[in-house]
Amino acid sequence: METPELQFIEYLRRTGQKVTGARRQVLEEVFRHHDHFDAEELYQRLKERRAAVSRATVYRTLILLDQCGLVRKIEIGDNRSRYEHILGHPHHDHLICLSCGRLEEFSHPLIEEMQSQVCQQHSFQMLSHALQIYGFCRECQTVRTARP
Amino acid sequence: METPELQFIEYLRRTGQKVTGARRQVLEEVFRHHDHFDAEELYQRLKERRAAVSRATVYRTLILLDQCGLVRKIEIGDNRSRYEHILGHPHHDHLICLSCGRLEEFSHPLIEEMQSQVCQQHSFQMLSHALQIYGFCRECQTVRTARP
DNA sequence: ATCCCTGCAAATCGTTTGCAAGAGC
DNA sequence: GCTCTTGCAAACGATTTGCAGGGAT
Repeated sequence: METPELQFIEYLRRTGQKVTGARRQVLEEVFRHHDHFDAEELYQRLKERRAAVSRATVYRTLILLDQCGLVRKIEIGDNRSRYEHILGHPHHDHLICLSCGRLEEFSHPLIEEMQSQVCQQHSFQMLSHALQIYGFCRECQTVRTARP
Repeated sequence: METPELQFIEYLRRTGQKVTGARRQVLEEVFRHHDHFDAEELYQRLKERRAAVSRATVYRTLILLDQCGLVRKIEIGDNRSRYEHILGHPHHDHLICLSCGRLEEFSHPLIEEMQSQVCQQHSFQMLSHALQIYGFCRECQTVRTARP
């Protein structure tokens, strides 16, 4: 089994790009936690660890990690990209709480299966998919104040 | 059966807001076509028709139309909001072509049903949901050039 | 030695907002 | 007449980019 690091290095070599310190540090930080983050959060985490990586490089590296399949970009509807790493993290979708903003994960094989059906019917070649369910999580159902 | 116009007027009255010319014109333009658009496109269409509505008002009115359930906001992953009107347009999801950018619609009642199941299991109170499938449409499957 | 990569700051893009003038009730 | 709305332009937040210097192969 390939580690994320090897997979990234292999990808960079294959596409004529370089394995640099900054890229290693971003990769390491991305795989340090199992949660959802945005570019700014990742940048701040790196800063706290005194990793000398600029915001621009964080953005640039996230694009690479997305392209080589180590990271998945998520859009939850506020025009701000979130990311999550993929290894050891099988495909899943998200319940998004409109009150507290929490992302809860779920997966449902039958839904996936039906998506394939739909694609067949439409002669559509699926590469990926994303399903978001918006509403109130267990904790927020008593205090129903959706934030806009 | 209520027309979009009546529904909008009723919503504005109920919430202490005013029925203005600009709002009428935006509403009219939104329901003139059955397709997906972003704020800028809508603004340009209004301009072509010599409707004196500013960009700011377009944005502000789209928020109202979304809130009162006449319009649905769609995020397809490029950090830019698209919209579609809802009346005469039952709930559906989208196949998004990564090559030509076209949005194809589909709906699958069983998928919806299973989503409800998932929510029940998670004690999650669903308000809405969105499912996007990314890939290549029939036409673009021969020329496979995904745009980034 | 040759490219590629980086940080920085400026540019960009979509969207939101403060304010003074204008329109609906 | 009071209040809500509008247009404008400036502000904003996330992301991208041009460039000159530094690093990887």
